[in-house]
Amino acid sequence: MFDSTLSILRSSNLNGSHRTPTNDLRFINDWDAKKPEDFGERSKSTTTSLNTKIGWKKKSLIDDGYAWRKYGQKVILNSKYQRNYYRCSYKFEQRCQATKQVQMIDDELPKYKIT
DNA sequence: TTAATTTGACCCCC
DNA sequence: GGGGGTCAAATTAA
Repeated sequence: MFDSTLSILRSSNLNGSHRTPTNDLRFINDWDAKKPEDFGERSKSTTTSLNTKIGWKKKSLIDDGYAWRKYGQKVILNSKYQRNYYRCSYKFEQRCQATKQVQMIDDELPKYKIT
């Protein structure tokens, strides 16, 4: 976490007051309780040994240096899971135009595609 | 009471 | 018309 903080600070210095994303994916934010259906789960059950073992209910994803705010969720054709849409929390304050898409593609691992 | 999330509506493009 | 991306009112969380 210390390294991660340094990494964020360094990237900020390179670019004035704007935060830039770090590609350091070693640190993971709070993977705390959140409704599993947010990620397109089919079954409502959260009591299966698989689900509790993995602990895959999550609110915030990988900390990439940005603060993301969810603004949409869609069912995607030919995909078991829904796609979640995020934009930068400071879209207006910091002119941050970035958006991000997160979609679970495998629940056994679990595995997500983040665009 | 403010900020974030949820979710149906809306828009654009093929 | 349907799929995917975004908006925004209602709802929920802090």
